[in-house]
Amino acid sequence: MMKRSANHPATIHDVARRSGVSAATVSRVLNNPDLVAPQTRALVQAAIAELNFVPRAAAQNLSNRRTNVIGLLMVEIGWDNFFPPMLHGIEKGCVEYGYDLFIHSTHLRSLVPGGRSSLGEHNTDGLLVFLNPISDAELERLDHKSFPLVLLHRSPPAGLEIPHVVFENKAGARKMTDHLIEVHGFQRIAFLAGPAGNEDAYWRELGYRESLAAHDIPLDPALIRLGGFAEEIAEATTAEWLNAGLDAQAIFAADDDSAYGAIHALNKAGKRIPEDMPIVGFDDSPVSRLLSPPLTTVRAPSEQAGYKAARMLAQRIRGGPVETKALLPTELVIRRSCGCVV
Amino acid sequence: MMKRSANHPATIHDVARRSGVSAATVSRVLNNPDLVAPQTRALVQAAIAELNFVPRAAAQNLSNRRTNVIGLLMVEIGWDNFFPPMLHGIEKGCVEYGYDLFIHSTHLRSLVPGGRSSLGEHNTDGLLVFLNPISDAELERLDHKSFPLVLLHRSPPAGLEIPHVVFENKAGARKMTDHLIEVHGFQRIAFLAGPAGNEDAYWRELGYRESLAAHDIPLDPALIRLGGFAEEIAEATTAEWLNAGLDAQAIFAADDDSAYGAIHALNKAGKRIPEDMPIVGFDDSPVSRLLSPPLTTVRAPSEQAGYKAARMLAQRIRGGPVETKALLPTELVIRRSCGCVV
DNA sequence: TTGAAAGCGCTAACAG
DNA sequence: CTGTTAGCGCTTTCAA
Repeated sequence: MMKRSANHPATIHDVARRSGVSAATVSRVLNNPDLVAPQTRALVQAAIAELNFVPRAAAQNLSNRRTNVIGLLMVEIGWDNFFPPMLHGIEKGCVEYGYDLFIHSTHLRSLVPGGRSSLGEHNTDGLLVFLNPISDAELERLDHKSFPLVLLHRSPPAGLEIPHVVFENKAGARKMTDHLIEVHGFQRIAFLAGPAGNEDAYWRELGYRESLAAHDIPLDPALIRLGGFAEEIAEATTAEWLNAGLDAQAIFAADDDSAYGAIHALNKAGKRIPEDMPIVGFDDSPVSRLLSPPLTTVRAPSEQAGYKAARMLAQRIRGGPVETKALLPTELVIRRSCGCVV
Repeated sequence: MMKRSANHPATIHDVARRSGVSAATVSRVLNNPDLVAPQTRALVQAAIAELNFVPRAAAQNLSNRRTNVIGLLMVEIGWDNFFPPMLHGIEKGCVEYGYDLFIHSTHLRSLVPGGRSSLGEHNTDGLLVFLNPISDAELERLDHKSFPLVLLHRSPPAGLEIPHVVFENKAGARKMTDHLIEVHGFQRIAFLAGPAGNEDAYWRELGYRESLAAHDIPLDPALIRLGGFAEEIAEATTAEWLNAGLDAQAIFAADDDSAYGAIHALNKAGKRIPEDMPIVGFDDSPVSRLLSPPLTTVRAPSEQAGYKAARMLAQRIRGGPVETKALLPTELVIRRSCGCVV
């Protein structure tokens, strides 16, 4: 009877036996080839190739006490258009630093009581936390053990100094509102707000409010309603608004996805953009330039955010110094949906 | 001197000591709680909670010889709009079967000589292969070891019987072309083809060709050019076409992303859609319905594809019987960009 | 119902 | 330059 069932993948010992050396030597040609005599090395490498040997990650992790994995914890992966660029950036950063990416979105799956998820200290070297899928308590617990963490699109709970990357949301929204007021002379600007509790949403609305205040335009609460960063929600809200006889000169959607929903509602109601109702968004999702008319919006560098977050995390894992906060600039992108002719 | 630096996460032995039992017993309350006396169990559970103990995945993997991880191997994560729905479906399937998702896209990172990637038998229980990021030889090697594999959007190399999920591409393209010919009476239909070597692209073009043939319309090679399933490529191609005086009554883009590129080129050239040039796509990406005019396209159930693939893989891993091929139906979605009034 | 002991596959001193 | 040895943290017989 053979020692191993034929189908079991080769181990380092199989390689060692095959090449007549010890397991330690095989390990060396894997991790420190120069410590091994060229001829031995060649022998071992041949055996590795013949046996199709790949070191079991679990065994290496166990021995090394690291996993070479970066975990991404995020809310449900939806159809949001800012998601692919962000993920692309994260992937890029991980690859650059030699980490694999472990993704876990919290939809459906129940977190364990402590608000803990399936990604954590037990299977990754560090976590990227997107928005707020885990509890502050869990964040705090991890941070206190100095487990490497980087937050995306949110700042840390009070008292913690977790590195994070966020957009210049307020400045972006302010610039956009200024544009609507100063260039187009609008006074009544409807605002499709993002979801409650979302930081991006909070700061964008603040930028809008500040601009109004700066121009001595009284805030009309009737002009602020929920867009929810979601097409469907924004579409429903806009339709209701229209039915109720919305009295506004323009709509500022807090993100492009909600702008799409509003556009759809406007189209259905037979309103032309921008003649009957100018509309602008925030994010500059890839498709926004394709709409007719192309959407005026604020560019938020999602890919860069992902990339930067991954880099920061990788550096933290390696013990290097890491900036504690990255504020990525936003930029006005004037196209035709606001009424500009470009 | 303490045995462990205070910061090291608790191990099963710490829990055992704390609750005055053996490690084996702790392991039992983790995996087979009923084998442990209720009181002991309670004791252990308390210790687990106090110590914030979570079993190290690597150690479990090593001991169990499985990882509870499903790997997704894909080409570069881009801005393609079909990607989020597909990933959403995959996530859903993984969650349902209790697997974590490991993602690896092959852009940038060099595969090792054998065409092997960082995801494989050594760190996952099975692989979802999207398109063709790894070599046929590697696919064959894995399949021969009966390592669980499921292919997405491609069929297996000749001779292998790897389960796969694909769209009814040919039928979809055929239906669309039929529509253009029969309902709109078009004879000269330009086709923006997908990338060479891509199976979706191949079958879609075949559907187009078959429809022409069925209607006795001679194929004009000048009417087929590369759209590459990519906005930029399609935009450039369409612009060139227009410059060269494209003589067509409509454009059929092999996917929605390339339709977007064509639309952009058309817009720039001052052509109205559909009056001056009707255009249709394939996929029904989420934004297609938002364009003005909304894009007529073929709906390909991307989320379902991802979900189904994940399920099939999970079932294969568990040793259950698995269908060898899932052919997902496609469906005509008539909107206004083809000239229909809906 | 519980504990002791061996083993999963790899790495890292320490000798030689 | 290479082999021996002792873990890494968990699971799983086998006995008691």
